[in-house]
Amino acid sequence: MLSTKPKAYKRFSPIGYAMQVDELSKFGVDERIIRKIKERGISEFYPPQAEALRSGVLNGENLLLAIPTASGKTLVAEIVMLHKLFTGGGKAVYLVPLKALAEEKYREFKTWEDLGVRVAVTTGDYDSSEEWLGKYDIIIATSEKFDSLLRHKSRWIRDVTLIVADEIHLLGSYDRGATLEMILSHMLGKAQILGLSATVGNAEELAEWLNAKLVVSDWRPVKLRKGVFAHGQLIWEDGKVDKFPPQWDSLVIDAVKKGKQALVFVNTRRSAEKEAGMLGKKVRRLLTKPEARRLKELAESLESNPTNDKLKEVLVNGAAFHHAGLGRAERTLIEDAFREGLIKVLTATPTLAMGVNLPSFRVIIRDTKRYSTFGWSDIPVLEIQQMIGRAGRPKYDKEGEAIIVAKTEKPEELMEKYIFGKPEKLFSMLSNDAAFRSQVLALITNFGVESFRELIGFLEKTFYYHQRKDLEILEGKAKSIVYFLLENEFIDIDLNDSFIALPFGIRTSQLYLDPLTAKKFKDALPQIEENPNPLGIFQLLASTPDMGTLSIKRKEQESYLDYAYEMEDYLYRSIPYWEDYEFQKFLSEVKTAKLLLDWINEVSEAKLIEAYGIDTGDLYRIIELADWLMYSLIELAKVLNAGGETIKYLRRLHLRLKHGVREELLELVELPMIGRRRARALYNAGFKNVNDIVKAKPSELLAVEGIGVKVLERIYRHFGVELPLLKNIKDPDKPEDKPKEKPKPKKGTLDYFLK
DNA sequence: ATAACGATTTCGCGCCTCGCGGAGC
DNA sequence: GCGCGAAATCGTTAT
Repeated sequence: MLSTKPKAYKRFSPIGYAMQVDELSKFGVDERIIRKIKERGISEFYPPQAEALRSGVLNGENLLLAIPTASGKTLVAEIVMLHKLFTGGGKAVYLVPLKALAEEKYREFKTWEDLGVRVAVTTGDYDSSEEWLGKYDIIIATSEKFDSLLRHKSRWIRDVTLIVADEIHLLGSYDRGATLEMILSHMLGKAQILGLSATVGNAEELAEWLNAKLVVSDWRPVKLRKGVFAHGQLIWEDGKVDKFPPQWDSLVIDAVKKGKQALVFVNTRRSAEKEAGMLGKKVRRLLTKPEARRLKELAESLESNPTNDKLKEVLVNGAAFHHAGLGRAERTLIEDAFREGLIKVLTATPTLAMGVNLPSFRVIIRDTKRYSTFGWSDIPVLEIQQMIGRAGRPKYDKEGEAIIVAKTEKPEELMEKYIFGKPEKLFSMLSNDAAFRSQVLALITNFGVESFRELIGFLEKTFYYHQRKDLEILEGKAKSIVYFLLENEFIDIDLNDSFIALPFGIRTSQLYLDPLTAKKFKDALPQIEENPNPLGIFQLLASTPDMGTLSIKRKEQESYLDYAYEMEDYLYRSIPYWEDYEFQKFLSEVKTAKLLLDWINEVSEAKLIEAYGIDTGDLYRIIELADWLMYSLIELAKVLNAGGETIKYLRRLHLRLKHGVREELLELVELPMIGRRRARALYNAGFKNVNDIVKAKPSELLAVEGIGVKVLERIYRHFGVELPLLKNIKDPDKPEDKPKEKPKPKKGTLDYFLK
């Protein structure tokens, strides 16, 4: 087969490797592409970029590019994609791990549309039929979305000639790595693969698996100084020492005094908020008048809710915090304001390091330990180095600084481990049973794998097998999962030992559900039919592995247990005993269920946040998840031949869950710009259905709380009527006034829920 | 002597995050 | 593994 051994360019000296953009023509790259790059003001490539472009990737060879963030991986990918499209046609797929990143890349790649290249983004947030995507040349997708598209056997998949896997090292992430690994296993040999990675311990091994050339470098466009701070001493990697006041916050003040910014990584949300408050107070007086004014404007533009109020308070001081409790709108607002230089200090949980590109002159790592499922552990070197990599803003700073704060740790050890140390090796996460289960199911139900032998044959293509080379373990694992699938009627087997995909299994896989979730749904279905009720259903949703669990506080336990007993008749399971290992989990499921129940009974956001001890972002996420699972439950119920009445009941409940309303508002809430709040206001003002609204005078509607001219305009447009200048309205009952398509608010914004 | 209240010490609790679906007359 | 708030203990003062 392919005999070319992958070659590693490990040590490379930048000197002599420079490459002019013009030289691309030597590789057959189209003039238009070259011109476009030069228009961006780029005339020469960075050394690692040159190295990558020379590696053979432009001739269609696979490449693994392991270089630091912001050293120009994206540009390489862009050139390779464009070149491929210009010479070979087909489609390029760009895989990202985060929705936010998908959007970021979309904005970047859109500039190529001048050359007639069509760019599309598809994530769970965007509706996107396969046909629609077929029209595009570059498709940006999250790994999960692409995996899902593969399972749906989208037509255009066979046109894909290039896969770019951004952040390919996430293949080693516990819960999501397997997805990426399987996508690559599917596409290996069918499309060219370009992997973009952070530096990892075993890049060679990964490249070997991908049959790819390997380019590794630690070259950066901005110089980077690394150091450790311990009690007033800032010890640089070269041994030099700077004196500071004893507290680490002096590093932040110092940066801001120099007219720069600081990014501080901490390990809890609470710390992020606390430190932002503390730092804000010290940084406030260094702001210029116009800055202070702009910040105030920004803060005022934020909607008021318990989480945002905390944010507003620090924002006016030129500080901010960034964590998953924030809504998405708030997060991007902060990111933009930091990029603009308006926010001087940003404190963040480690999420930020793997997310959008947000560089800062100085990066301070306050914590190197974190709480995870297995208790406390050191944050992996890989992750810390990603944080470190955020130091230095390419266009603004000559040099970036990354400083790890030592508290109880010995400074030398931190230095050794995180600054000079090698990042961890990547391990295949098909070893994670949950991931493996779902992938094996997909292979059988969606990818036409017909026998056990064939299954093993495919699995031999994975990184898992490449890495372990242990057929026995692989077969053992596969066997136990096949049994599970057989036992629960996801699949069947005929007399010749051929697999038969059953509808239940097929749908489960297409819905992208964990088979365990599907099993739970299936088992509970008879009880739902017998006694349909929101609480029971919500508890069921909350008990699935696909729904993250809400943490429960010690002090809350008793009251939720009482609640569970009170509601025992509504639940589809018995209440476990205190000694049961699942007791804790059960209570947190009850808590989640109760939250959802409150939500559909129109309890205000602020009250929910307060009562359940969560942030806005959490609320939003829980509801989104429940919404998705509810939909999946309905789909599976259909496959399992549930009664028509049950399906109808579930559908209404799904709508209520989606919008957070009681029954009576379901009609109103379908209108654009009308969410739970405005719908309630309208209803209480006597406008109880669409007809009432249509008949009402605009002035009457404007008198309702929360209904302004803009909203009204939008509603009238929905009916195909211009807002009459508060005079006469067209007869609304004419059917042609109703437009075909219902415009929806963009999912993923806060407005989606508050409308 | 002791209630009352403020200051200081001890105790135990809670801690990080991301993605997945998709219907029209 | 550690910060934080609550609870517990200690300390001071007023009556």
